[in-house]
Amino acid sequence: MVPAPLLLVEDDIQLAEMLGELLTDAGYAVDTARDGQRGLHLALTRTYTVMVVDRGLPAIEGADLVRRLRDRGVATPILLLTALGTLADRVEGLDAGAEDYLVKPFEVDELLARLRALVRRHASAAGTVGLGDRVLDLHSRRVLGGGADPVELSGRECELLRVLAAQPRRTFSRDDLLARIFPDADGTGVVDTYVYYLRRKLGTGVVQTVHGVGYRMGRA
Amino acid sequence: MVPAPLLLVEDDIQLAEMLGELLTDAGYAVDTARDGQRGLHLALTRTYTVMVVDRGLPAIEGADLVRRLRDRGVATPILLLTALGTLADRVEGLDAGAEDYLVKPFEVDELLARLRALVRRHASAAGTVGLGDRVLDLHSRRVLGGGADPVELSGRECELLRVLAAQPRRTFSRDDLLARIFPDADGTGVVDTYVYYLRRKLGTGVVQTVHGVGYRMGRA
DNA sequence: TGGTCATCTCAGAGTCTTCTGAGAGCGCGA
DNA sequence: TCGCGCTCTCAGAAGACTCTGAGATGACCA
Repeated sequence: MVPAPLLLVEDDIQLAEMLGELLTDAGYAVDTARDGQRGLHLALTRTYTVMVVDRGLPAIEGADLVRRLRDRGVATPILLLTALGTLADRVEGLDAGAEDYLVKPFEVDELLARLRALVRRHASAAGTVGLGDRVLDLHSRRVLGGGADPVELSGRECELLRVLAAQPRRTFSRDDLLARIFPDADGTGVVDTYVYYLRRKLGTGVVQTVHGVGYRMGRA
Repeated sequence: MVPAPLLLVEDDIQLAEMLGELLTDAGYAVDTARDGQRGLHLALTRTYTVMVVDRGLPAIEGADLVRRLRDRGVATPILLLTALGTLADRVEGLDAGAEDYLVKPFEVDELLARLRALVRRHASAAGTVGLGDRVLDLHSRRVLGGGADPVELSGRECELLRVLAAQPRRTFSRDDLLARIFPDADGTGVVDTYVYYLRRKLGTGVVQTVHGVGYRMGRA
């Protein structure tokens, strides 16, 4: 698993260091910005999986930073941190475009759980499906990552891979896959053919045969 | 604005009625299920924009309901309600696949703000683009809504519509569209042809000609 | 009004995608 | 080990998609 790039915007040096270390330990590749201006610049010039932003920032206030990013089309999920716990404050943060909100002081485990939820949700909603070390992008119908060139898939190939990857431990019968993906086909032969196409493009390991039963995702 | 369909899964009749009314007033089209089993069934057979699920449910526990839905590929954002406020409880709910989490008793305004955040975030990330009264779904390459049958688009048609719809007030020159969408084409004639295809499928109004300049989205 | 240029419409060639069917290869039980 | 059925591989037909090019139609200006 490649570490997810995370941007931390926090002006309190002590807190920033503590959080940075903690998040690095949790497997994120952390960039830290000490004020909103730098945070804005980093967020606009690099790509992050998720951002953690303190509300009480010098130069640009946290919720304002979120708004500016959203205005410029940055869709990266953002978790706001705040010392204030009032209702109006929470509502404002969320309406500015933040995905989530955590009131200080907070438990480390909760921060990590919320970040996990944010990342997972964003990936699934953004139209990508995890594939071990690679990723299936449903929009562009391509498989990315794994240190290789992107692989283009046709509509049916993409659909088959999506169904298998959505429940990676489940074995699907040919009839099941046929009903889901090839509604107009005549026999189950199409399924075999498309498994063959996927293996030809992505390597033999992507799809596993369960003899006499059907297919499932390969162990990547 | 069409009301967003919302599924409320809540066993406490009094709370269910109160929330149902409140959410209806807030502009949602609310379906209510009184236990997890019915919630599961409704969530699997209908399409909701967002779901509100109580954790303390008879038959199927709330977090378990979320897990089952996620296993079956339902990506609808879910907000969990709970009486428990413990850390482990919150972490479990989020890791089950819920998008958000609210501890009872909660403020109505906060619930509504969190729902707004959930819906907004999901729509923008889910790969759909607004088209006036219709919606372009980038993943299935279809145009939905407008009281008509879904219209299937080819890859290029979808791409052209996406580019135009992303900046609906801007007029794009043929050269610009050519460079963005038809990188291998020879002359700008392809652009005209695809505008023609879109109009044939979606009606003359979808794309507007700006004589001597190019094309832009039609006023829907 | 007439000329000119832009735009629309559409047929057809080339390519990609989808599905069928058939032979080769393999796994598993007798 | 043998035989049977399951699986893999792949060629090719049918159809969808993409792009070209050309004639018909329409917009704009003198």
